Amino acid sequence: MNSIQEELKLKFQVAIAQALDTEGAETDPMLVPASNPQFGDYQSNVAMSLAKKVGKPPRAIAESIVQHLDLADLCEPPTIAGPGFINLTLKPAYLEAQLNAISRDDRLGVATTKHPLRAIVDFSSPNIAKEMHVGHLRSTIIGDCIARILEFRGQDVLRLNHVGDWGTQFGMLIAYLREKYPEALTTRDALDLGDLVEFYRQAKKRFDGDPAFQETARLEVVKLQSGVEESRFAWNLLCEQSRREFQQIYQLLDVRLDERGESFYNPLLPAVVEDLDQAGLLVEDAGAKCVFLEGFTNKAGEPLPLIVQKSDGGYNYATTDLAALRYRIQEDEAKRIIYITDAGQASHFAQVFQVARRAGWIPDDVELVHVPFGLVLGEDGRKVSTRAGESVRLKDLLEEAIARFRAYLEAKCIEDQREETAEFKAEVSKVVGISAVKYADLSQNRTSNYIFSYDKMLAPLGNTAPYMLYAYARIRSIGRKGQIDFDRLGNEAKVLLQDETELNLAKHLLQLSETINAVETDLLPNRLCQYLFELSQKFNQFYDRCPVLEAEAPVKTSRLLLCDLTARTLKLGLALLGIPVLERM
RNA sequence: GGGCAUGUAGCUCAGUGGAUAGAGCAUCAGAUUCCGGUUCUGAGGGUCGGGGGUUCGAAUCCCUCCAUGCUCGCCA
Repeated sequence: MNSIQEELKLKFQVAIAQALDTEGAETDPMLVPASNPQFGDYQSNVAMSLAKKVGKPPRAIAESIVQHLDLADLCEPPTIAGPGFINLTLKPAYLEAQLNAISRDDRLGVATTKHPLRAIVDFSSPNIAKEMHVGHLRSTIIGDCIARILEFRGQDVLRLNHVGDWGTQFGMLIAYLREKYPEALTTRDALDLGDLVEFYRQAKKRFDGDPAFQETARLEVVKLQSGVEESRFAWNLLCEQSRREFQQIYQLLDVRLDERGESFYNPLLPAVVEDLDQAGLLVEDAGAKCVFLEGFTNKAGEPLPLIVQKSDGGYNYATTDLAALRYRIQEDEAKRIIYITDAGQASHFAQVFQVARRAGWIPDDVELVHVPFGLVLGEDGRKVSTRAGESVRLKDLLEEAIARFRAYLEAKCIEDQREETAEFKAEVSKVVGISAVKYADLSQNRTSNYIFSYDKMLAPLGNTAPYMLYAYARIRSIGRKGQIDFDRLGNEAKVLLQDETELNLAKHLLQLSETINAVETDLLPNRLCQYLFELSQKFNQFYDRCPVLEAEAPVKTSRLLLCDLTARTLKLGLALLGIPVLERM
């Protein structure tokens, strides 16, 4: 089933071709939702853009297009306004028929893609032997949401966790532990993760100021990379421990990921360098093997290199990213590779992509996308950190959100004289707390920095998770109150649109499909949040104006259907954001 | 110094070529015999950072300047 917008586009393409007497020339009808409800539901701006090309006044072109338009089933007669806008208003009967159709569809009219493609979403990517902190929050939440949307559209999605489990840092840590706490290298869980993190910090400090230790660390890396058993064993212990810790967070967030860390690509690194050499791109400079970049310069204005092999023979993250890119194209056969990392890495990816392209590794049908996002800032507008100046642990941050909602809920229950079990309150607080953190992040355009505020994200008013979840729970309570079984309204139940608020709600319900398609293309989850927020607003307006349970027979059924469709749309939309719904809260 | 991003209402932000620039919060004023008032209606509040340009039309594209942030050869 096509979205309404697509349906209209097709009709316009036909009309434009006839009006201009062109051979099916691909003219974009510039069909968009009306900028203002007073102009109707959709508008086409195509006449103005054609004026110069065709050499006729835009209004005349608009008239000619309108004459060839065959929209009688969908719209009231189109009108032409201003310089040549073509305004369309959908017919209630058409809206009713569309609603009746989607209400019988589990996907609510959202089609699956006709050409499923393998897509990779690379997100989260914490480092082994470190705790997940606030810096991993956005990648994890945004990545999961994008993966869910692609999956729902029927794409073949690989969710990859490119964990930092390799490289210099490991040599450093193992060398340090060997000296200070050797049991950690041979015994499972000899240290808890917090201590491990502390050791890591000390190791880094030592590494930065002690050349002899740097050499020791380097030798550890060599041992590890050449597969010395004792080193591999220690490395495995550390990885396993971290993995269990990460898993707790992913479980709390309900995020699924396949781990494929940097170490996975280790055997493929030499070939990357060799092949760059073969391609004639490799240059040795100051002992390092690199590719000089186009369009990137250093402070002196000289071309900047991308180093793929260090002067000590070791590889770095650019090499790993290049190897991963090749593997994903050749072995995974991915057609769309999406990296969810902070905006600070934009130039790194631009550089890696450039080198891969120049080496001829990127076929034309493969799309590489870096999806950047801004920093998480505290309410003072500076980077969030603990009093000690360290980044906040993700676990603490999530638990704080849950605890704060719990406190609010307890107080609210007392105020309303509601008796709820401890279990209920714990479950609701967990769902709302986590959802609030997710929604706050997803609801704004990811490219800018974002100010993290518990008070704002947990507010029961405004564009927040609690508000959305409440709207859902409120609808469900109508069903309970009226003892309605929404699944048994029956196939003969029909939507009838009379009140203005019913029409507005209906039109919005029918835009789910185009909203999801837009997010699939632009990878901007805030558009879906915006859609859902507007949906709940329109529902509230309808609900305020139109009694449901007290209405009489066919109207009552119709309104129940609108309630049910709204609830199902909220549930589906929130699920795509990674947010579950609550029947009661 | 170079690159990239950001700059829109008091605050947090939508809006990447279309009509009179929108929403939430906050502020103020109203409604309610109510199916969960966590509601609804309305008001005030903007030289879209400044300036120039392209266009029938610019918050949106180009140039320039200003402010803030991130980043710039062997960490990831």
